[in-house]
Amino acid sequence: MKKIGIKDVAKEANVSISTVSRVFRKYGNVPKDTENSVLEAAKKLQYTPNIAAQALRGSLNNIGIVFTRLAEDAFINPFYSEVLRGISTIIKKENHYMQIIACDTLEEEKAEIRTLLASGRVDGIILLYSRCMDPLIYDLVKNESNFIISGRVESDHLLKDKIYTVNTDSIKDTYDAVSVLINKGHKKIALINEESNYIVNLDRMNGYKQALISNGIEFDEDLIIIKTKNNRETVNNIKNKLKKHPEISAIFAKDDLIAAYAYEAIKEMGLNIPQDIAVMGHNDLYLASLLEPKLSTVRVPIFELGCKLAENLIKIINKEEIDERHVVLPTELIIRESI
Amino acid sequence: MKKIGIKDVAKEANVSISTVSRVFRKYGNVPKDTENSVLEAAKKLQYTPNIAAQALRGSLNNIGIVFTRLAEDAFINPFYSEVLRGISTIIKKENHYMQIIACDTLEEEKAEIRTLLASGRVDGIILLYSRCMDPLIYDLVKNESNFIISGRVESDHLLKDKIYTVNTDSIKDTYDAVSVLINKGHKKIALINEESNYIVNLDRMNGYKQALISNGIEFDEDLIIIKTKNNRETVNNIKNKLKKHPEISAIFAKDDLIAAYAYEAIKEMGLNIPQDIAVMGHNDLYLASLLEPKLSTVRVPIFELGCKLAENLIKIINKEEIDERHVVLPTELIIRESI
DNA sequence: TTGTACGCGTTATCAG
DNA sequence: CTGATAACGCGTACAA
Repeated sequence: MKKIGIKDVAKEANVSISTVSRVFRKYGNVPKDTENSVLEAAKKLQYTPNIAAQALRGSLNNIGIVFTRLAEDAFINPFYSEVLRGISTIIKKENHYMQIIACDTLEEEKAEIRTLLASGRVDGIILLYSRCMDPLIYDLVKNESNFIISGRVESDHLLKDKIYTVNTDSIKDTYDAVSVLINKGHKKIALINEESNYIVNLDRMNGYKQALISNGIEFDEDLIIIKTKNNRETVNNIKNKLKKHPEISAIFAKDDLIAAYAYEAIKEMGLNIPQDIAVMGHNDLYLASLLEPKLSTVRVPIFELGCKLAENLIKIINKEEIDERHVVLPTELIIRESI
Repeated sequence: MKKIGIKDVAKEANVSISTVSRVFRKYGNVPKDTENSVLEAAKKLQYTPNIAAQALRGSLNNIGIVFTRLAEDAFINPFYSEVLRGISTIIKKENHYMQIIACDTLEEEKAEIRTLLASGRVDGIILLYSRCMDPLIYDLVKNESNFIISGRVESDHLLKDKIYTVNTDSIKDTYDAVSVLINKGHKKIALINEESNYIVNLDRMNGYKQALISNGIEFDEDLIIIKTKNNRETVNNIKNKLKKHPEISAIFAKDDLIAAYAYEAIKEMGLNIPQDIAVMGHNDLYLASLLEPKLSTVRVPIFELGCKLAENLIKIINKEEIDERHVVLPTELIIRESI
């Protein structure tokens, strides 16, 4: 099946290629009847403009979504599915397309993104995470690339006023969540966190600490549990910590998925939630209300997060004005049965 | 920042553009030293070939992943995250890229896919579902499009020998799973299924029925529960069914996510799993072992499914030989605590 | 081994 | 209102 081009349509409709182009560009400077005959010819030949040729003069209208994928568990967290859904909603409305980017190493990621942007495969990038002092950011800013970050950069980051972010206030949210536990009378509260090279995790830690301190509770380094790649290992680590510190009466998990591991550990030890140990999560994944007992957590508007990211990135690409460089989305404390 | 093209590199390296092109095409017919000076010039100028121009002569090397997204819950099931991970793994190895496609209506989907393919934005399509008598299939075959289906088409589908699929044997797997329940002495087994216009759901139903019949148990239409969009409604429907048929002692859910709703319903009724009601799921999402009690289920090699889909689609695109038109992946029965 | 020149399918400019 | 024609950046016959 030979490829149908603008020329074929022009010939079929007895007009020049410019006229065909004009019709498709919808400039409105073509008489109704010529337009109709062109449209008719196009339909008859099943003509679809070649995207590569269009892109040669303009752009592919592609935006890249970058997943962290160091190791294996990138896509697993339903969080990402939900952001994706938000992004997708906006992207489509704006006639753009989504390209998924998932790399195995930081080096590869940096190179890949550079190439993707430089080659014109994508017009902009959504980073679905924010690492501490990420060299990638400097690279992107230096190359004047279009990008936006889900999360935030360090408060004193030198490039802070050159980049765009969408985030929730993780410090405050964690502060509030832990405060709820404290107000319920809990004094020994463990924190299950993830690798500290992600800003969001620092923020969770920070909020946790501040909640303790402002309530006159001493911060104890030994009450921190760091999730490892191996889920079984994580569960065991939690169990060991609980055994070592039987005075722990509550756990704050930085993510609902992690809270689920806490559930597993607690149950395996024959303890009860919330009687023996209260658990609080973060994000309000659909998982939260499926757990037994239902998990108390912080609801993050994940879908809206995705929408805003896409919305602003497209504005950046189009060089439109953006009111807020750093958008902070509202959250909500969801109290269920686990505390 | 002006865009660097092949011309600039040629000038910088004092060669012609064809030489530059040859170097990048790696034809090996360029002397080492000229090659080096070209590479050097390219690096100095930070040259990256323009993808649109390349695509104009070749292809964008993009493949499209089609999610069903009728309504809202497309991305939610972790199943999709996992397939995506598999696909992504292969795609990258083969120097291809992933484009996400999610449409709201069937009509839109058909049009979108047609355009995507015709415009050259994607070279091929992975359909992450298989609908009954899907007109889309006919369209794709007629247009000689490159595509592959996750799932299968009807056994007597006229185009069966013209399309490619990767699947697990849902009928047999369900048959086996339900048989396990029957062997445990269960006589009244409910089935929670989804819309019947997806082949996979018909297969689950079919396997369920066959298991009953071959064990001398009468099939009772009224023991079928169909999941609705509204999760709360689904939970309530399950509860109502259990109330109406107190003799139900086991439930087979077509998906672990759905099994989770069954858990919710059962617990809300004050019943115990598996003492009062045994539950069996399907897919072995990570969720399965997080549920309490741990869910028995059928393990589907979701990651491998994604790999195979990508692998074969790329072969189709490259017009390479494919040994099996319809790949069936092995599964495994996972017995945990819920039965 | 290297360079010139053309074509890929569009869009935009400019002249009519 | 319409049609030639020149880009866009790259790959490749063909010529040298």
